[in-house]
Amino acid sequence: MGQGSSCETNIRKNQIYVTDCIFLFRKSSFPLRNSCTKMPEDREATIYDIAKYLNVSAATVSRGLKNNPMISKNTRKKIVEAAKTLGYQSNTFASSLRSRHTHTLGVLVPRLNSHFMSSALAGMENAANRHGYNLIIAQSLEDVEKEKRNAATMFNKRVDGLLISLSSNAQDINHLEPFFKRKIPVVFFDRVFPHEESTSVGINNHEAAYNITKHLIGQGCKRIMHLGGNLLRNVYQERLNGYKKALQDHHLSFSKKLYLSSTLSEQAGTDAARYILDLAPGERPDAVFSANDTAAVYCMLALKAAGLRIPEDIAFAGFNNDPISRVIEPNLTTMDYSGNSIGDTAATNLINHLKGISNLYTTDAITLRAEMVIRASSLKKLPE
Amino acid sequence: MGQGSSCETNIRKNQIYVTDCIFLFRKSSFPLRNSCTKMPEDREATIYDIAKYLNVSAATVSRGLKNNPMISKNTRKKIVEAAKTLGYQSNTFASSLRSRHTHTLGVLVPRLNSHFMSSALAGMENAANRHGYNLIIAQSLEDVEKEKRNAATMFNKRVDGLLISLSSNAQDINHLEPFFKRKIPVVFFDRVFPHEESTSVGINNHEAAYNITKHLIGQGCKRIMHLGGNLLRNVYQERLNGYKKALQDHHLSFSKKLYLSSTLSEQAGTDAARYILDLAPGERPDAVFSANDTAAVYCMLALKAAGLRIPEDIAFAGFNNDPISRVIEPNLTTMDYSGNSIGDTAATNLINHLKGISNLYTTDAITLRAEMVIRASSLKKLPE
DNA sequence: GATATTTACGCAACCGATTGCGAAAATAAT
DNA sequence: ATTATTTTCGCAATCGGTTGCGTAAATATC
Repeated sequence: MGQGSSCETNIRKNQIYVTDCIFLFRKSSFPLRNSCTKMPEDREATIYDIAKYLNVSAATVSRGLKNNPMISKNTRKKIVEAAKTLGYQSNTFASSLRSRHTHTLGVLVPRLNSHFMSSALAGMENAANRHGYNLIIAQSLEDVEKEKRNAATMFNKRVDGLLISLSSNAQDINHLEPFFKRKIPVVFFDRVFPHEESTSVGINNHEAAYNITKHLIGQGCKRIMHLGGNLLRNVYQERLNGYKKALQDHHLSFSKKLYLSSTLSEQAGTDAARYILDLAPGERPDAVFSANDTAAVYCMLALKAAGLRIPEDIAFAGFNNDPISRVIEPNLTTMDYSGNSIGDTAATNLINHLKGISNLYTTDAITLRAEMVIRASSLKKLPE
Repeated sequence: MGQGSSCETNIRKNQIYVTDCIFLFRKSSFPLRNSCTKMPEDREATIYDIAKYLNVSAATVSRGLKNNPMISKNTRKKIVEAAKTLGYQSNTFASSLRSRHTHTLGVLVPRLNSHFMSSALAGMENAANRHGYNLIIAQSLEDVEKEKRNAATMFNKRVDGLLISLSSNAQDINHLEPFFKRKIPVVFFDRVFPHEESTSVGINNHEAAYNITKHLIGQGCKRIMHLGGNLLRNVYQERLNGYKKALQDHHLSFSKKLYLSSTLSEQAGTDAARYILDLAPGERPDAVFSANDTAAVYCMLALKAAGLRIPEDIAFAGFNNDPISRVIEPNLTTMDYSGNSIGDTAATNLINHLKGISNLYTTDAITLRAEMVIRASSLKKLPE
């Protein structure tokens, strides 16, 4: 309120112009800007109000509010107090417009509603909140085109930095070029992409997959199947590689028959079970290492329904430590890594870079710890 | 770039002021504003660039870009083309500062990482995206104080509207007063709060709980326990009431011994199992209706471990249709309602209100459909 | 006490888009 | 051809905070 445009704020769309509320206009800028004629309750307090209240300049108020040393301790205190009594709230647009940063981070994820991702978001939100930053979140739904549009929106909204986990079918990151050109820092998390001007936060997928495969081998499994995801994404490529390497190191050969690539959805898990059951008995795997828990669990459910015993007939290991891994019976051996930490780390590093505390451009990748959680689904031998 | 402040953009924090880059300053406003001296690649195109490019005024460009009928079809087309060739992107701050709306919705949730909530967010994100709106998301972690701070931040960021699901221990909604005062529409979803100036989106919890309890009774259960949540939240209060009403209507009496209030966490589920096992055999419930799936599932797991059979010894029903309800064995009977739809509906209605298409102030509540999903955990009798 | 520094603050030009109003140009009416 | 309308557009003032630079006041130095 306090100026004309408010008369039609909510109906401004589509050429509806209301012009009969001139009585509200501020006739000239300066005189009226400082003479808050009426309805002081109806307009947000500005630094000009504070300035007038204290008989100082708006510049002083602006500086005082952000602890600029140019302002004496005394006036600074008075300004802060006045701001409080007047209920002053900084207008972020004006600030962003002039200062060119928004204290907002863009977050681009494939989907919001997975346990890992929502944990990562929670971690980011926490870190951002801690440092006075906000998050704008969008999901690509595993669709590159939507990812591109979202990236454009983020860029357009002038986010100070971008946190992104790629959609499964993104071939390249050309859609992030505008960010690189403008030197807007980009941090990849989980599903990363090598790029010399941005940083990645994730885990050592190769090692994790290697260890989990090795664990299965250690349990006496000889024919270990792998359920993998889209190899365009590093996480799935590396897990496959780690799996292969473990086989190789233990003199087991990789067989195409024992590798399925899918979306790792519930349906994919069920389909994998069907595939296994359709194999000749001698060709069936004696273990399955799935690149996520969802596929593993739904595969287990279907195999159990078909009468197979887990882990006696077929051992299982997943990835993610999703809540369902602790509900399925037997509980699923899996790889635990905290979405929360990944989100927190990614956001914190990004913010520190923005604040000038650290320099991300010299950091290529941050690898967080992942821990194998051994549960009954893979325990054919009793642990000593 | 193109003006002095950029020299210290990333290190502006904490009194670091760099002053030796005067060569970049724009000496006077108008002459230089239109004479893009150098590095045209380094500065975002503005309406002034387009104006100069076409020899029209910035005002005309501004109007042309938003299809103001005041501008002739011809110039309008030229403006749009020029905008495209110059790679123009509207500066949302300048726009928001002047026009006083942000095309941004604030979303305040208790936690991001639950299945229901992340689905709701996904639904909102979709709806918002569809209408050119963005989401700023924050979580209260079930802490009123954080909820208050977040609300203040949202308000401060001048969101056009607020979508909120209350933290479990919020006693009132005084912290939303600033929104009401400024006529910023607030939509509650799931965990709602009665308020004459805002709308609620959710399901009929009373009816749902009534039906699910009635279903258990229909299965022959006589001693039905209820695991409930914090009664400050309508969802839990209503579920309790629906449960009680169903008991009453079927001549079963409510017993305090068969009602536990908790956070409905995994631990709470396990604790409930302990509680049940500690009851004298004659006092044990023959069914449990939990206000969420998590508590139900962890209670089931513990009871199964103790040797109880489900549903023979004790039937189970949950609420939410969380993924874990389809993994637990036997599968959990539950109440299915789409977080996605709730999010979508809440956001869509809010946006329609903002656009003037509908008026939310006349809408008190929007109730979405919820559907009972009967699974093995409650089936003591064979369905006909 | 006079001059050199330092400190503290104000002026005014920004940032880029929006918009009320006046006015020129194009078209219609007389 | 002249006047009345309608179209189309430009001027300039915002929105509110930020910031380079100039300067008065306070303090220090000689």
